[in-house]
Amino acid sequence: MKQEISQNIKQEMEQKMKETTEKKKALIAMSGGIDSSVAVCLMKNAGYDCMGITMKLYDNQDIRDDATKTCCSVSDVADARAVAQSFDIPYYVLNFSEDFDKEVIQRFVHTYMEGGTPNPCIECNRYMKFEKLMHRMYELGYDYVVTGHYARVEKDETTGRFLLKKGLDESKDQSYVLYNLTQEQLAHTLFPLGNYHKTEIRQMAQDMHFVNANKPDSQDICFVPDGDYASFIERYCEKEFPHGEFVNKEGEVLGEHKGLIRYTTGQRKGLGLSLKEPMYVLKKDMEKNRVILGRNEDLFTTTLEANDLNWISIEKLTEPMQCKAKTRYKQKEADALLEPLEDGKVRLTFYEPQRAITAGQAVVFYDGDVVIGGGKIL
RNA sequence: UGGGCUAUCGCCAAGCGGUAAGGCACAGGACUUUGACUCCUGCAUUCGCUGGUUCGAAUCCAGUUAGCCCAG
Repeated sequence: MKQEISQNIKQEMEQKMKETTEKKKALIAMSGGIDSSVAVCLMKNAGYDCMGITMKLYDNQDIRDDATKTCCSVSDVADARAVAQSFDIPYYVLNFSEDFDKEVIQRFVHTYMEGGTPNPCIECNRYMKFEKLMHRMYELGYDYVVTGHYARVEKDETTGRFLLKKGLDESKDQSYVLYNLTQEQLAHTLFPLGNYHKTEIRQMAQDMHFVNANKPDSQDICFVPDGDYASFIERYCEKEFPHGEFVNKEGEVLGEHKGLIRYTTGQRKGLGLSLKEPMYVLKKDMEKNRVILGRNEDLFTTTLEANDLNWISIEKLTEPMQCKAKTRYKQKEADALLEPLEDGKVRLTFYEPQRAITAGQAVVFYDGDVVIGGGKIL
């Protein structure tokens, strides 16, 4: 039974991959997890000349070998290497820790210091996997960067543009964290998992007896070992952020906060306040070093502005258009009106109020399965 | 110093003689390639203290302590 399924999957996959196969050399970014491991299998079976790469992104190799979290720990490298060996492809660990510090960690810290809430995974994709690693791909004479993301790349024959589309498995779709991909990057990117469901991928990993077949796919911020990102920032900056006041909308002081970086819009837990009802972070007042609290219903708003935009399905936004959009990774898209503003900015107006639209996070615009583009929420 | 009121988990708060609701906070887990949100689980053998009445008291009585409010 399992073998039949596996057989069907393989045939299906080979067919799908051959449709887009023109060039042959694929550089596969292997994290040591299930997804990128199966990606190797898919690429190999599709006839590509493959090489596996694990990007070493930060030091402290020993902080993450508990196997419960995933991303470049010692055991992850071992797993990736084992998988690469089993497919008889070359495998290397490349040290990108300096670039990672500059492109991802510093941006992460900086955004928090400005009062925003960053999404480091998006920056990591943008600057590391599809910039630094892709440069390396060119240097090595390879044609594609391949990752285990659940997303699809297609070429729109009518416009000639490469499209980024949602993964077929909507529950695992990762197009949101890839909205920064440029046309050139998309032209050299393959996402072999895009046409599969997670359950199929997991099954394939088990059928092939990958050492990591049963790894959980959960992951927090990979460079913050204990999940305490605020302490990480304080250690990184070698400074502490001053405590200040919690106030309500009327300005009444409700208590003392432990430094602005520890809070984000919509947050409920960790305030340490016992009030009559649950209170949520409405916004942060950087000048007064205050956190304004309110009720959940106060968090719903309809408009946002964004900058630092990247357009995928269109050249650029010149006039208002209808779209669907989401303001965080795990969220269903909602109908909205997208309008261009001065300075390359954009305004988005939702028809239904959205909860806790947060500065620093990404907003991504969709037309059905297709990513129109995205930007950073101001 | 008289008179009155109140004392229940870190905070708020049900309970009114039948064997300690709930909310907030907190902890752990689930979810998750971000932060959050959400969900699940846990969280007072004990009701300021001491006696008494009752088969049985946080609930009634007495005393005691503390805080609050009026009088002075």
